[in-house]
Amino acid sequence: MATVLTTAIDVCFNPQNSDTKKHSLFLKPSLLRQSRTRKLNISCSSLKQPKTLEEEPITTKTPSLSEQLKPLSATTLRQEQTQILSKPKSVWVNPTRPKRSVLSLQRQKRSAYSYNPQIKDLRAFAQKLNSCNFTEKSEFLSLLDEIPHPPDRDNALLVLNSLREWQKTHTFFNWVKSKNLFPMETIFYNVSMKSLRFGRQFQLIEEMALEMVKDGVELDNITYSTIITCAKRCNLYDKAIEWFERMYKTGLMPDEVTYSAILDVYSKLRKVEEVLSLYERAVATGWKPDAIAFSVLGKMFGEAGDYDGIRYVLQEMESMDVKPNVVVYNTLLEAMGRAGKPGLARSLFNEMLEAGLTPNEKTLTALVKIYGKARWAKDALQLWEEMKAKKWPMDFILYNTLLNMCADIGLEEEAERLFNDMKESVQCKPDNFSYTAMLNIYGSGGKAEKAMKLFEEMLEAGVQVNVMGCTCLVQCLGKAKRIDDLVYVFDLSIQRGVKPDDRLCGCLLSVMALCESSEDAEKVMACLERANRKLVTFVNLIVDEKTEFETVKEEFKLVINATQVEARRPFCNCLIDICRGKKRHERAHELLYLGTLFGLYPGLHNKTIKEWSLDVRSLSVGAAETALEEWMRTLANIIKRQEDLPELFLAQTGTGTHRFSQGLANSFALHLQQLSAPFRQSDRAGIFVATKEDLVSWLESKFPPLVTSQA
DNA sequence: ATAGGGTTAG
Repeated sequence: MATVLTTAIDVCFNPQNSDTKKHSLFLKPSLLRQSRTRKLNISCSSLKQPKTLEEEPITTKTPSLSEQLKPLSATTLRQEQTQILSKPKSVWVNPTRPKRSVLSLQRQKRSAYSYNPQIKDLRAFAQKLNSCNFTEKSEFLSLLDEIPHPPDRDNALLVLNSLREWQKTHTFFNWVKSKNLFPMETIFYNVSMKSLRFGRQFQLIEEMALEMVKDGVELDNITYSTIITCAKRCNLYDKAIEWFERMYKTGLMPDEVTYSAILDVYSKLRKVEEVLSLYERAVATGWKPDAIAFSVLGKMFGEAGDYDGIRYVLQEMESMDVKPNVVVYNTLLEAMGRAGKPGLARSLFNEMLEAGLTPNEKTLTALVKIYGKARWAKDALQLWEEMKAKKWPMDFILYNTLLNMCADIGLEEEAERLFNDMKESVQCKPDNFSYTAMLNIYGSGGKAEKAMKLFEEMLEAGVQVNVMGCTCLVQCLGKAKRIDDLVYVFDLSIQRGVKPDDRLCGCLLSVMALCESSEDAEKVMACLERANRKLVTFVNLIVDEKTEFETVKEEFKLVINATQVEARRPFCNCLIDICRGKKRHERAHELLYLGTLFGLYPGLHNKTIKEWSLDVRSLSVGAAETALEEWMRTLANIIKRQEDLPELFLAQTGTGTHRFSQGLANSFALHLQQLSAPFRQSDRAGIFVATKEDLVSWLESKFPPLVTSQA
């Protein structure tokens, strides 16, 4: 039975079984300069599955590079932009007319802070304002009149700087301004805007900026960078760019702080080309970027999963002799993880240690996550030992990341130790995600008893159950055939506010496929009915022999279309398993056909001149068997039509790198044996091979050619 | 959080 236990849930919800190869979405930076003259499309949308089902695959159109560059080239950087787009760097430039600079190499100077003899009184006053409740503005205003010293320039500035909530800062600013004791200088606006930024009050910030323009108060680099970063934090990227361009128009040159803020804006917009163009322009006019600018670039390439870009950042830093700090290392480590380079992340981490830097919580979180996802148990454990030995800083997020890593790798005892550490700590008490990680570990390890105990503990502690925890438990209890417990957990979770999602439904569906008694199946069905009534209706429809194919096709389309993209294939896998369990083999074939038709199984068949292969790594046991049968039928027809076949045939089940998700290879092997198919285990695990000769003779015995067709 | 830019989970 153990082999059957690997259901669609294991197969499809564990990413290592699907093709997760990431493609570099970006050209090597060395190629960038040449390629800019061409129209480039650097969007990753073509790698995503379409959200809506159509029989024809959809290719999403994205704006071409020239279109993407238009807003910038048409406005701020008009003259310069066209030049950099068309001319390589080596072209001789007239030295009497050097390129116009895009940023000021001098940072904005700050006014010196002068000592205020009233500091004690004023601080105490500010504290009082901070602790008062700002529900009634009039109450706050009456408190302001109790200011111990007259609100002249220096006193007002000190109080303004000490206020926390943006409402209070804003009110205080207006109060001071209305007194007309002195003209409001730029610094008053800047301090207030910073506070408003904490409250993400972009609209108010913009109002203040326009007020400055109206009153003739100078906007400096600090003002602009505050406006830009506030817009950025409020996801108002258009506004950020608008104010950046406005700055140029008023004749003010950004310094490196404002400049790297705007680089980050373009980076968040995923406008990689613009970022690099701005970066190179600035460097060409003498800017030596600092660590923060490189961190922005590194993050951008990390988000694109672009390894070449990350390497480019490292090279640039080296050639400009800028030493990465901890934040830059953190960003680049994370980026390496996203680019799927755990080994390079490890080297980078070692380099960081050799440079004498001490990793912080974020460094370790990034690395633990990378090792966990890569299932590098040895490195993960070694890092953990090192963390403890060197007493590197730990925080709540790191604890939970370590727990998730244990779940990824299957380290039950270590997770239990960590979990107990958390319980005993003061700062890092387990939250619902810590519990969920533990449920995941017990669930995937088949420890139904421990999982149930933890669930009870969770309920007693009043920890919120989430949908993932519920899903882990349902899966575990389903495998253990503890259907009554499953129903209990499901009921309680719903009562506690869990909203079932498609993964949970897929999990219930896979348990249904496993149920041996119809009594159990009905219990699970009743749960599923509460989560997704239409799915249950569809199950009843497909197991009914009388249902016509066209009806199945229409309903399939509706059901799958209403399902989240990542749960579509698991649904289809489970539906096929259910049909096979009820001996509706033809229906299973129809479902596999429909799944293929709607793009749920890309890359199932692969052909080269030498070999044809069937890749069932992302299929459930039943779906894999159905796919094999379908393949054999197709090959038999090809033989009948006497068409060419390659020398070698290959079926790939994969082995599942997760120690909990094996079993497809075993059950597939068993199925081959039952069919007495001539596929043999190859030297490479999870691959079955047959020669043309063996396969043809076997197929001819299975599907003998019709006598009449020979006549 | 004491006038401006960059890094952490599910």
